[in-house]
Formats: sequence, structure tokens, C-alpha cells
Amino acid sequence: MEVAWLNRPDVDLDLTIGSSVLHIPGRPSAMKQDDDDDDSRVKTLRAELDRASEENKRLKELLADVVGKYEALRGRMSDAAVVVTAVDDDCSSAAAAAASVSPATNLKTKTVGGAAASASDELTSCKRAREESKTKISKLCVRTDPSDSSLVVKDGYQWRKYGQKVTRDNPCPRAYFRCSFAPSCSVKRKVQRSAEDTSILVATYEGEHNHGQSHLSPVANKVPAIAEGVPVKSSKKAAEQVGSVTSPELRRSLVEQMAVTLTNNPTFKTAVAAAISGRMFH
DNA sequence: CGCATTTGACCAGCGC
DNA sequence: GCGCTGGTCAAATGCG
Repeated sequence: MEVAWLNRPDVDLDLTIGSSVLHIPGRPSAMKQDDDDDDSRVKTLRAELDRASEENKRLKELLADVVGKYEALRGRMSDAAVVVTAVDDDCSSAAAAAASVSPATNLKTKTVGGAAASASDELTSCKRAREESKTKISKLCVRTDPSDSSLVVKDGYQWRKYGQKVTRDNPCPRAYFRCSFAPSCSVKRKVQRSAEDTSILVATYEGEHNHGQSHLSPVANKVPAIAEGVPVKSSKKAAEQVGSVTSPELRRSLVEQMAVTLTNNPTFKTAVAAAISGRMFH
């Protein structure tokens, strides 16, 4: 959400009327003043009043602007609710299970242990994040029948399996697929069952299709069931990620996630309200 | 026979 | 430099 307007230098939110003493008609002045002084004082007060009215008008416009942006953001929130694109692996609790099977992204920090990660580990993560940002990476979680051992995720594209591997952190094998719908399409997909919940298939996509889907995708119907209970990333972390992502679509997705996080956060709402009212009535 | 899948071998990156 | 691990290759195999 754009809050930069709060610090706009051209907007003076100071509503104090200045240090002028109000002149009350009929009340005897403590000091004798001539008519010229009275006139100039009235003029000054009128000018102050005009200025205050002008400020009030501008503030109303700003408020309308904020409300408009807020409504626009709300509208985008509903769209973002079905977005599951993510570059990190802590995208959801369901996907948190998926996180443990994610490729390379956070293996080091997991091993070292969360906050105890060293500076070099952080550096490595940053490097990887930069590298991954070059190709669009998204993750899709699909709930399937646990008894179904096939690693089939129907997403509307044609895939050719080219490998399978058992990874260290997950007893379930990981299958490697390439898009076979178009020869020029270099999109890859990795599919692996979640280590913690084997009913969840985690598909990791790398790259973007340069062609249309072969048929309508059932993905949109499947995703929300997983995504609904998704605790989104902390806004700070998300902001850091947005800064390091170069793909416009990925950036937009992350920004939307961040917007959802912030607007759903009562503390954030309270803080914004306090900041606005504080500026207005201070 | 052609295509997709399977699976062991190979390669590259990384940490120690 | 060595070992571990994830990712990819390509020959073998299976299926329609």
C-alpha cells in the first residue's frame, strides 16, 4: 500500500490556527488599539481561516484518495487469494511440509537451524535467491489420495518425465518433468509428496510457458483448498523478497501477498489509523 | 514400431 | 581434494 503521501513535503497537516488571539466583539480590550490595528488583525484571522479551510479541503481530497486506494487494494486482495506463486518455501503450513522437500532454497538454513544461520549462509541464500529470480519459480500444492502413489499433477500442460530421484530429506521420490507440449518450451517441473503429509503433492515449476495450455486447467479449482489456510509471510520478509525479485509478475505476486498480510493484520490497521489521525489532529 | 517411462550412471555445485 | 547431494542424461524397458 502506498503510504508515501503521509510524508509529502507539499502537504502541511498542521491545523493549528497560529498564535493569534481571537478578538471577541463587545469585550473591552485590555490595551487601547486604533482601527488600523483591528483591521489588520481581522485580515490576518481571515487569512488564517482561509488557509485552514484550504488545508481542510486538501485533507479531504487526500482522505478520499486513501479510501479509493484502500478499496482498490481490497479488490486486488480477492484476486490474490488464489495466487500460489511463491519463490520461498515457507508459503504455507501445508506448503511448510512442502518446504522440507523444496530444492536447495533453504536447505542450508534448515540444517544450521533458523536464526542461528551464519552470515555466510545468508550470503548463500541471497545468491540463490538472485539466481532463482532469473527464472520464474512457482509452487503448487495439490491434495491427492495418499494411496495413489503416482506423482501426477494435472495442470493443463503436457509433461515428459525425464528422471526420478529419492532425496535426502524425503523418503518419497521426486519426479522430474519437462514440458513436452512445445519443443521450444523449457519449463521444468518437480513433483514430490510432502514428507509430513503424503496426501499433498508439491509441484515446483521453473520457468514460464511460451505457449498456451493444451486444455483447461483444473488447477484453479484445486489450489484454494490448500491456499485458504495459508499463513502468509511476515510483511518484512516479504518486502525483502520483493526487493530482490526482478521478474515483474513475481514482484506483483509478492506485493499482493504482502498487501494481504498487511490488510488482514489488525495491528497494522490500528497503526495506520493512529498515524493518520495523529497527523491530522496533532 | 513409436513413444513414454524407468533407472542407473554421470556431472556440477557445495561444504568440510 | 573428497564426499555428498540434487539434477540430468540416455540406454533399457514397457505398452498400445
